[in-house]
This record gives sequence, C-alpha cells and structure tokens, in this order.
Amino acid sequence: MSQTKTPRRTQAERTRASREKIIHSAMESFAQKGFRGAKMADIAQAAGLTGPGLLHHFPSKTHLLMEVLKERDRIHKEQTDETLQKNNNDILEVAAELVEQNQATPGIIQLFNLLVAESISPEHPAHGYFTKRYHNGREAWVQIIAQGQAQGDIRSDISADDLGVLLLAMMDGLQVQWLMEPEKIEMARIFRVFVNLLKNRR
Amino acid sequence: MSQTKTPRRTQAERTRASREKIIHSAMESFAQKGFRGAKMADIAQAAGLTGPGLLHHFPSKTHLLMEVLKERDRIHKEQTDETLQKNNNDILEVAAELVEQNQATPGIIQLFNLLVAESISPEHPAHGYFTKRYHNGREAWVQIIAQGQAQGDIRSDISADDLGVLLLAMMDGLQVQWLMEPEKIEMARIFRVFVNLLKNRR
DNA sequence: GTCTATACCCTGATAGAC
DNA sequence: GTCTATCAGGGTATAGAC
Repeated sequence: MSQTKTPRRTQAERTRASREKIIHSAMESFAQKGFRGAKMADIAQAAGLTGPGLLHHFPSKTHLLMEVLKERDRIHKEQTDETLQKNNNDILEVAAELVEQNQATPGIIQLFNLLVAESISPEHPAHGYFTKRYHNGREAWVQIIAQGQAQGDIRSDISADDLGVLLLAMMDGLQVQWLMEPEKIEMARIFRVFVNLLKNRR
Repeated sequence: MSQTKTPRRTQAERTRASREKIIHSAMESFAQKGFRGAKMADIAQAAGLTGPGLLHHFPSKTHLLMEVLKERDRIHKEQTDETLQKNNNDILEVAAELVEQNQATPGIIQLFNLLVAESISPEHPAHGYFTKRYHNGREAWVQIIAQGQAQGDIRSDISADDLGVLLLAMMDGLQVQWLMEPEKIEMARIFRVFVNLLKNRR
C-alpha cells in the first residue's frame, strides 16, 4: 500500500486530501453559522488539524470561502448538465428533479441560503460572486424557458423573463420553509404542484 | 414648548425617544450585517450615544434583537389587519398589496431575510421566534385561502395547505432577487403575475 | 505540512464617576 | 441616563520549531 519510492507524489496526494477535508468541514460550518459566525479553529478541528495548519492550505478565511463556493459550483454544474441531458429540453422536469436532489443535501442548501442572505451587503466577500451567479443563472433559465414556450410545452401568456424569475423565486422560497420544518414541508412535491401551473394546457 | 412643571414625564419621554432611536438604528445594522455581524458600538453611535449608554436601555444584544422583532411585529400586524379589512376576504389582493408595501421598505425586508436565514440554526437567539412566526403565519394564510376557495375566488385543484406554502414561498423568493437587483426585478408586478395563476378561472 | 505559542484586534459587557 | 475606562473572551493571522 505504501509508496516509499515516490514520496513527492504521496505528499501531493496527502495535501489534496487535506484540502478536501477542510473544504468539506468548512461547508458544514458556513452552513450552520454563516461566513461571519463560523470559526476557523472549529473548521480546522473538524478537518483533523489546528488553525494554523488550516491556514497553510488557505491563506485566509475569505480565500477558504471562495474555494468552498468554487467547489460547490463545480458539483452543481455537473449535476445540472447531467439532469439537463437526461430530460432533453424539458426544463420544467429538470427544475423539479433539481429540487428533488436538493432535498437530499440539506447542508448545502442551508449553506447557500445563508450565504446569499449575508452577501446582499456589498461589503460581504461573496457579494460579487452571488450577484453574478443569480444574474447568469436566471439568464440561462430564461433562455431554456423560451425554448419550451416555442415548443408549446410551457404556457406563453407569461413572458419567459417573468417565468425565469418566478421559477427561481419558488425554488428559493420553498427552501426557507423546508429548512425550518424539514419533516413537514414536502419541498419537492409542492414544487411539482407549482411547476404544473406553468405547463401549457393543451 | 418645554414642560418644566413635569420633569418626571419629560424624563420618561426622553427615555422612550432614546429607545426608539436605538431600535431604529439596530434595525438598520441587523439588516445590513445580521445579528452576528452587527456591532453594538455602531448601533449606539447611529443612535447618538455610546455602547454602555445603549446597554442602559437594553441589557444585552440578544434583548435588543428581541425588542426589534417585537416592534416590527407590531407594525406588521397593524399593516396586515388594515389591508385585510380594506379588501374584505380577497386574500390574493391582500397578499399583492403587502408585497407592494414591502417594496417601499427594503431595509425591513433585508432585515427579515437575513435574520430568517441566520436563525435556522437552532442556537440562534431568534430561532424559536421565527419558527413560530412561520408556522403561525402559514396557518393563518391557509385558513383564509380555504375561505377564498369556498367562495370560488381561488382555484380548488390545489389544497389550501399547499397554496399557503406556495404563496409564502413566492413572497420570500422574490425578495431575494429583488434585494440583489432592486432596479431590475419588479417584485410587486411579478408577484401579481403569480397571484393570477392562483385565481379561479370562472 | 503541521504543530505550539503568541501577537493583536475586535466585541460585548461591567464598574463607577458625573 | 449617559459617559469614560476597562475587562474578559474570543477571533484571525503570524513566527518559528519540528
């Protein structure tokens, strides 16, 4: 098992493993306490090292946050692309499945929910990140919604622009109630009820 | 103008004025930075006094937060009752008008948006407050929605329970996008688009 | 690459004068 | 009722050993 012949590579792998562990525990802490409330020492301890040990991998708390967001984006893009491909162009079904998937990872949802709220302040380190993310994200949805309207799958008495806003808003809004009472609010089911309102009645 | 004859009453009035000033600036700070990010000294300075001066009126930061929430509840209840009375039983119109009113007070909306996100953590001092608030609030909406369904104003192919969740979710979700791009997202107009989806088509 | 020790700042809260 | 001075605690980040 041990690779004594290639210590350099083993070292690099160990570094990578540490970074991943740190990012993972950072996600949990930021989700629970937000960027402002999370403590570096706690994140470090959960990753099996001390504060300074963590700071060897990420030069500051802000840097760590950015890496967390980047990592999450990578996963999210993968997930979305895959779901998009599976349900070719059926944007409403894609949205519904994304909400289903979200329901399996409350930690991540809480993370984004809290960071978005914090980052509305322009001084917040993730302010630019989230404004851009929302802007681009909405634009992407609107594009595909317009396609759905052209194909006759989605009702056309509401503009694609408005539908994009409504779709994102419902995703965000349901998350809040679901995070508060996960046992009571059936997020995915209720989201499908909403989605049905947007379908073109043939 | 000056009431030299009743120093006791003048004193009391001055105290009351101080408390109001403090609560007002606390609202702004909590809205901008959240409970965890807001600094007592800043709140005090914005209210025209020092940290200890503030703490004479509110024994701790948590106490101050609770008073802020109570104060907001008072105003909100007034507003809701008034709007309810004006549009007797037309719950959808009431909701739409509330969103319109919200659009005039971005500070308060940001305050609640951020505090709700923070308070999902069970250790947060406002956790109990917001879980209760959402629970009761939703229950109240559901009741009135059921009335609207019985009268034939609201579509009945979706349960009142689900409609209540959807209505609150859309309010919350639109707020996020609107807070990020106030100039671009026409919250009240788009909410009315949504509300129209819930009306019974006669 | 990770540790111990620590510097240094920030923040909520207290003590006591006025 | 508000101030100045100050404390105690907790936070990020650095220095330097191993």
